[in-house]
Amino acid sequence: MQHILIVEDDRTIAESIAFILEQDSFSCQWFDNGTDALDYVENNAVDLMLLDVGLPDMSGFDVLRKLRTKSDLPVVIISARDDESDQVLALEGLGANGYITKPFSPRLVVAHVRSQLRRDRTDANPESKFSINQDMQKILFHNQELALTQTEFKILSHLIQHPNRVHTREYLMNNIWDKPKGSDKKTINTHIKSIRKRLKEIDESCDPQKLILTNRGIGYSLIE
Amino acid sequence: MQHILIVEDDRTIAESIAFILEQDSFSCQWFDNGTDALDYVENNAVDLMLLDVGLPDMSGFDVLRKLRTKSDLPVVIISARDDESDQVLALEGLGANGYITKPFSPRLVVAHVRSQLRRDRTDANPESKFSINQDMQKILFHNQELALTQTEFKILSHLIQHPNRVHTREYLMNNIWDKPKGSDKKTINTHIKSIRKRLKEIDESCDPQKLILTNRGIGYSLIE
DNA sequence: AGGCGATGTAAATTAATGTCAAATGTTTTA
DNA sequence: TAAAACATTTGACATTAATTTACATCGCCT
Repeated sequence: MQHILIVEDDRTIAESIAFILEQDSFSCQWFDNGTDALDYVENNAVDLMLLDVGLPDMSGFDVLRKLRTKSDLPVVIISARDDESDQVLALEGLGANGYITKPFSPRLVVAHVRSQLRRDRTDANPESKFSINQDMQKILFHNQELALTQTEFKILSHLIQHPNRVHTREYLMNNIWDKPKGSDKKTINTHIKSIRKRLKEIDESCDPQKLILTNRGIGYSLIE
Repeated sequence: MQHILIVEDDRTIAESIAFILEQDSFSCQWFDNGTDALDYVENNAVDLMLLDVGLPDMSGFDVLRKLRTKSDLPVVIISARDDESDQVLALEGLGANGYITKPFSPRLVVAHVRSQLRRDRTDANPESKFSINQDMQKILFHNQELALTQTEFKILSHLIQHPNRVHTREYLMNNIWDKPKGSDKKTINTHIKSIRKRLKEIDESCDPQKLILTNRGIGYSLIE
């Protein structure tokens, strides 16, 4: 679970942000001043800071400046002033990662937070047992790397990206990898079989036939 | 030098963005439609995309959606509508990294670009076994100097600067050194082989095939 | 039971990569 | 300028891996 630090002197705003973030399964810590927040960051694991510009003890910009002397923690600035030069200063000069102007809906805050934290993502769907690393052309299953061949990768990632629906053999063979038309439809069986085998290698207890379902007479589908 | 892709159908806007980015020593490439832009991204070294929402052939959101099936390239959306729900959709739903609403000053664009690219800097990675001295065109491996040729240097430093990601042969040959298109793809094998040999010369005990990984059917990647 | 698909195994085919050496291109040096 | 030294590219061949095909058998569904 990722931990968000909210630095905001308006209690109402802080609470509404915290509320919606917690609904989105982040954990939050709130400070109403910069000094305490900087202190906290020093000694605690924080994943992102939401930082109001107008604080009682020091400006949010000063907090950011101080923070940046020691840390690259992602910081999203919250400002009451919709002033472009402030934004330029924050993003370019001080090293902020995002900028939101009041008034804003809590959902926008979540969007910014997610956007900043995405790099550490285990791709999109948290329920899924799978995550795809496009950079490395690798698929993780239960966070373990699957040793897949090219074709296996293409098939499985297609199934993952379009789960819960049936893909005909014909479709897979024509669209997923370039096969001369009219080839043996059973080729795909072999690939599916070997994908299933590799799933089993990683999770002995899983039932690969229930993860990748055979839709008799039609094709295959991946179940989430 | 970092390379920015501008996808914007208004020539005036595109040019003013390009102008100021180039002043800030970025290089730019401009497309006025999504299709060409997506095509370009496939085979060229791009560090960030500035993406207008209103394009002639497809919406910027659709471009982003397509892009995200294959790439984690940072994308900053440029929108004429200051609509919060659009922004939420882009940032959270589609995986945009930043959002600018028109009208904006060119400086704000630069600020967003810099803000997004700041974290990409791989220079001082303390974990890395490698360090690059661009001025001297030298690469240290375990603090020992690698005797590399020009081409080897270009390839290896690119791999070091973008570790843990697969680089296709096509990509390397088009972007890392100037090769007439359609050259023999095997040329790169030879260079990789000789880079691996030189790594081995310095650290007899290392396994160069595990440092520079062959991703069969795709290309090569350097593992950190 | 009969048909369809799954599974297992193996062999044949095709493709990608590694390796080496020769050919070509480029720069340095005498 | 010619020779030498080095860098790069190319092609041939070996090696390895991936893909396809084939065939035998098993099991499930109607």
